[in-house]
Amino acid sequence: MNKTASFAERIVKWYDLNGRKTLPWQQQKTPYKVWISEIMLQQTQVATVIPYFQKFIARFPDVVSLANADTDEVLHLWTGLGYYARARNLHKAAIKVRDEFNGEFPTDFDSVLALPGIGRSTAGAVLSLSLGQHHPILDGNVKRVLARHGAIEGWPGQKDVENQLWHRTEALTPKAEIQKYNQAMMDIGATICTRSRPACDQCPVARDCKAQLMGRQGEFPGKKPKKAIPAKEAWLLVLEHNGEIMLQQRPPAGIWGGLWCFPEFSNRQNLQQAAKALGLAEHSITELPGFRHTFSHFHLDAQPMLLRLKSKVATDTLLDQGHSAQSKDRVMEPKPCLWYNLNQPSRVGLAAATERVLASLEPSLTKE
DNA sequence: AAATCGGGGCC
DNA sequence: GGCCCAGATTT
Repeated sequence: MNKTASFAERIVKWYDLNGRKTLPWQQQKTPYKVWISEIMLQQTQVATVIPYFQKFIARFPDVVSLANADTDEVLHLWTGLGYYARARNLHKAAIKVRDEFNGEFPTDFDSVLALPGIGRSTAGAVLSLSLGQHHPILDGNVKRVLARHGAIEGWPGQKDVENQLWHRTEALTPKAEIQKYNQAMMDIGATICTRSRPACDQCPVARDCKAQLMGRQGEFPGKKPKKAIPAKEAWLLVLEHNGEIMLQQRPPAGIWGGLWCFPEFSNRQNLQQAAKALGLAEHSITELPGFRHTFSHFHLDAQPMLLRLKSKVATDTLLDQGHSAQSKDRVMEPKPCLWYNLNQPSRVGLAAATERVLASLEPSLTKE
């Protein structure tokens, strides 16, 4: 009598026939390259990541070159990817590897787990995919496959639901062929067991998938409880002189941490006061097109205001009066500024919204 | 317009 | 240990 193929056997067989094997980070695999790709893939799909990955590896071919770089340049190569804290953690982790592990990416689980930006799933992915170590993984793709296959109710953000999913991935992950198995689980989640309209007819484990058998694929994994999010205004001062734009570096924590951005004010009055304080009261300010940028927990309604200068001014003390009032006792340190040349862009990190305003500026500045 | 994604950090 | 935070893309 034919023994039925196990879950893992069907997954691995699927990998041999259909899995991805030619992605850039799958060539001459090293923990370093797999680590970079896993961090990028946490927030972005494969097709988008590929060019970012190639530029990143070309500039930082190994962990020591990354450690020795300026954070600004790391963020520059991250511009547009989002979640900039991850780029800063990547840089911190590289410095730790350089200083504490002699520049060799660690190969034991606890050391990898202790690096900033790496949790249990990413540590397991890096060591299993690059070195074949036996660790289960549980990224968003695997969560979806397992939640459907086991009809695990509830939102994975809840601790007990996440614990159930970890127990499932531990139980199903095979001793043999760990690289193929883990890669296949991520591939199946990304290409077959998709969030909407899963291709169950192509799935190697559809025949014992509880959600599929019930016709309830759309109900797993459970949805995050949603709540209304507030809107916040940001008035952006776009100071221009001779084709250069003044940018300030944002504080390391919070939104767009460490990125370079226009001075931001909470309302029109504060922006105008700041312009006045610089002795620019007589200059005319023009409204650029406003736009809404949505984050996970609030909307940002941004209104850029263009002020074209005849000569540069000292901008170190340019602050939002509303903000400086909050930190009344502290002496505000001057914020680092740079004049960003639209024709020869500095190699610094910019948020997508900043890039968008800068890009919209090009034509309007060329015509006097 | 809504959903998403893994880990850090704060209480 | 629970809750909040971060950003751009896809559907």
